[in-house]
Amino acid sequence: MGITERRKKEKADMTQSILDAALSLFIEQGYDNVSIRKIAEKIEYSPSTIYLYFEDKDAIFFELHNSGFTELYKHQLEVQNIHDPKERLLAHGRAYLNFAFEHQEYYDIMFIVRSPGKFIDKYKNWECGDRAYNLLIQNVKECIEAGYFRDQKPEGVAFLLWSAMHGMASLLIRKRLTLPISDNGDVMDIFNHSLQVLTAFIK
Amino acid sequence: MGITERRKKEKADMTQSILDAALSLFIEQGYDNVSIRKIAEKIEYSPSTIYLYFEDKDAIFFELHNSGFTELYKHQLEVQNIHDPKERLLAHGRAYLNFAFEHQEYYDIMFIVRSPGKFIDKYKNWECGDRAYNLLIQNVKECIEAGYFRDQKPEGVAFLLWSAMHGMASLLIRKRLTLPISDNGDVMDIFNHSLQVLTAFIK
Amino acid sequence: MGITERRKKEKADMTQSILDAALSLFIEQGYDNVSIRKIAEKIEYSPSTIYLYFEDKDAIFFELHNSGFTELYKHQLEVQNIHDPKERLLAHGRAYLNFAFEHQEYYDIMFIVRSPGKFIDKYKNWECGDRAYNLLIQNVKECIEAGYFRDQKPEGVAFLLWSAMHGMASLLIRKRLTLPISDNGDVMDIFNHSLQVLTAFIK
Amino acid sequence: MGITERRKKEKADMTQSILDAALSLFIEQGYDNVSIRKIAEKIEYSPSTIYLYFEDKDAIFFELHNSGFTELYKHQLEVQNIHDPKERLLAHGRAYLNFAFEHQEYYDIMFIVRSPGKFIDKYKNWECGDRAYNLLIQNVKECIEAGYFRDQKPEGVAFLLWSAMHGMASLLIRKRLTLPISDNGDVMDIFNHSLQVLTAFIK
DNA sequence: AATGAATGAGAGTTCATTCAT
DNA sequence: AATGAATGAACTCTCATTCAT
Repeated sequence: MGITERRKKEKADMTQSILDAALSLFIEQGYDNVSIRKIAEKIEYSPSTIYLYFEDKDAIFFELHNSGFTELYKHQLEVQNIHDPKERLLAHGRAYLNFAFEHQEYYDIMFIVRSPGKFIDKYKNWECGDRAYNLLIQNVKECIEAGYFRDQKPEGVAFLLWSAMHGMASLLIRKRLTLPISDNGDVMDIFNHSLQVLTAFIK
Repeated sequence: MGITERRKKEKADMTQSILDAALSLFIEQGYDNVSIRKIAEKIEYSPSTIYLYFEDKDAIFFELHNSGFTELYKHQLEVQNIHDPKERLLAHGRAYLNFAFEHQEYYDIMFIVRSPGKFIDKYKNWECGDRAYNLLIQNVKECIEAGYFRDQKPEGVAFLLWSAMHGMASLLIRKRLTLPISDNGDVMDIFNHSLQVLTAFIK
Repeated sequence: MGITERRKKEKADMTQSILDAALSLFIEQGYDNVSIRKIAEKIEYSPSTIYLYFEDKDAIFFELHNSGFTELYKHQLEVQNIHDPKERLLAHGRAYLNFAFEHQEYYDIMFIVRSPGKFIDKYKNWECGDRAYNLLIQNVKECIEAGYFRDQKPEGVAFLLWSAMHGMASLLIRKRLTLPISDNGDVMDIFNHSLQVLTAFIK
Repeated sequence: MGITERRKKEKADMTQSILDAALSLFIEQGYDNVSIRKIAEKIEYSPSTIYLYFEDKDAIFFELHNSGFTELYKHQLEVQNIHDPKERLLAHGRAYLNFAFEHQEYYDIMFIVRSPGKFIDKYKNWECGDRAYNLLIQNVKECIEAGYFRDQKPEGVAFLLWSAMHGMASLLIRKRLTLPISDNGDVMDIFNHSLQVLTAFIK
């Protein structure tokens, strides 16, 4: 490995460790309560060092945002090889919930955090979001072709399904699940149960 | 009206005007960006005065939280006199979405904002939340008794329905609706459409 | 003295002591090198306290700017009762130089410091500046009426005279006088000599 | 051209391009707001590279200071061949103002910027300044010999004239000309008018 | 009941500079 | 010759909160 290559790797490593630190702090304390200083402290570097790797705090947010979508897409792709469209759609939902559960910090940033002003424009041209959403629509379409959701338009169904999944995920992440579940209930059990209820609906 | 009584009223008035100011600032700038100072400025009192009425910032949050639930419950009661259980359930959902849409600031605080640590315990004994949620469960139960949701348990169905409604509301409030709707789409139209899709499911 | 009155006085005292501290630091270190922190340190208060009295750093600048003009105007008025217009004009010049010499810190802020961006607009409606400048123009006018500066317009003469005075003052304040004067030369001697040279010109 | 020679040239080129970048930034943003970083960015080198060519920020200032004087001297020499001493003196003034107008960044550094502490000593042995100033004195002398400025000492007259020119230049550069000129006035017109007024004085 | 005064802590950010490579 | 990495110090400014009056 040449010098240039090693340098590159070191740079990437550092960048990653900043992102990791930021991510873990975000989930602990919430986006607004995480400061550059705290991130720096966590990785045991000076605050100014952070600025060698990221332009500002929002840039860190943005990077995590994108990584999150990449990760989510991976989860989604994993179930795309299921043949039966209804089964696939359900697995799709389960994968989504799994992602939200396992990567609550990402999910929070991607879908819940009040995003920094300059981002709202970016959402209008939101490629990584589109990609994920289109996959859902495609799966719904194939269900419709297979006879499910009779007389429905795929977009309407997709939105309702997404809303339901997102609703569960965000109730979990923002700690509003106390109501429907007992203290010791396993969250993923609840989610899976909901998916079963949903299955019963799909005809 | 005696002196004591008037004092009480004045106290209540002030408390309310603080809450009003806080609420309107929350919706403008987001919970984390609202400071005691800004609230004080809005009502044209000094910051220290706020502390005569509320222990700290979190106490304001808590109070608003409760008012929000009271308000939501009102919205919910308005549709309880509908006779047909399915119709009532749908109206219930529409009322929920309406509340979220019209009182985004309350909804945010009630269901989305990362609540201050010391609150999480309070959720365990969450009377005003229970009351609202039980109403939903009750409505689902009556649907089941009327033959809908065959073989389902009311809790499971209720949770799924709530999730779906909450999902829509929170995507709206945290500005993640760019994806499924066009720029000029009227939000309540989207929501209503989703309710129709949902209706088709209920058999 | 009532409570309100005392409060008012205390507030004014504090405001003044901040201005004094700022002023003395400006002359020592230059506007750009003076920080809110340093001002606070000088008066032995915390930096945040400064913000109770001034909106921001520029507000301090602005206040000093205005005080400077008030002070200058006083110096100018003191010679207005001289009867002979030529004598009065010369005394006017001397008063200006005196002010610049005795209040170098004010003069710097008023006429030399690169002013904060938001001020440049204010210069367009620069009342205190106008007042001082109009006095000069008026004095020149009366000289012209008395037969001096034959065939000249007062504005042109006034500008040239002001430039000459300002040139001396700013060479002094920005320490560029090494050239024409020996180390031990008294600055005001130089200035007075220049005024004499000028007198010889005026016919 | 040998290797050593080329190296030398490269070194000089780099030095010059740093100075050029610094100069253009100074005029845009003011001396105090220009950082080594910004200079480095402008020439697309790393900040540390600057330190290979200049000891510190002040050294850059010093170098520019000197280049400025060289440039000014050139402007001054251009009018030295004028025969009539009064004409020559006026042309000298016009050349000075022209230089100030066309090279505001140089002029600022040379005569206005609060010079870094360690420089003040250097002014005591200020060769390039002397050279320029002596030229002025010489021109005044010849005017006196030709019968102008009767009974005046050349040093006194020279200083007054310099002050007047410097006054105009620095009012322009530090944006204090709003007072005597209208928004659309051409600055050099004002300056020329002042020179004409001055001419009328010289007898 | 209301507040003016005060502050310590902390926010994001920029800077000149050093040093090993 | 050039630079990437790093940092400590400093910047302006905002905050929640306390306390004497």
